[in-house]
Amino acid sequence: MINFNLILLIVVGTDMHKIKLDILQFTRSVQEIVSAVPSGKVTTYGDVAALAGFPSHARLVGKILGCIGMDSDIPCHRVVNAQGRPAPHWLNQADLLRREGVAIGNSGRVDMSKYRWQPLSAE
DNA sequence: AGTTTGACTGGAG
DNA sequence: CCTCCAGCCAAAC
Repeated sequence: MINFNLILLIVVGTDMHKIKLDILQFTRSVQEIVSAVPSGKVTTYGDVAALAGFPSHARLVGKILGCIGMDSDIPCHRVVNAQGRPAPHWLNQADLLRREGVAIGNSGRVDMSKYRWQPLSAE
């Protein structure tokens, strides 16, 4: 993931640390939320942002997930865009999802009405 | 300090 | 189906 901890260390003691702290917290929320998405379901950048308390920060979620990388414990591949499309430049994502039982037709889109994770009804 | 850049979104052609 | 666009907002130039 982004080394926000390092940034925090560098920035501690300055007037910047408040802002960086918020982003650190947002990052933690994102990790927590994405980790909660069960296998066989997907969520969207916008949903994650909203659950983290910042509905207008979908793009920031994308950036954070990209920095986390697919080699982490966090199942970033279960996050697709609101149209059900996997990330364009991440070829393995569709296969990872299919492996979990998420169907992706020749349209290249996930059927969101079927596979979208509903945290409220699920837990 | 101003501009560009996205793993975004929803709507309009 | 596609592309384009405005709105979005932190980060990176």
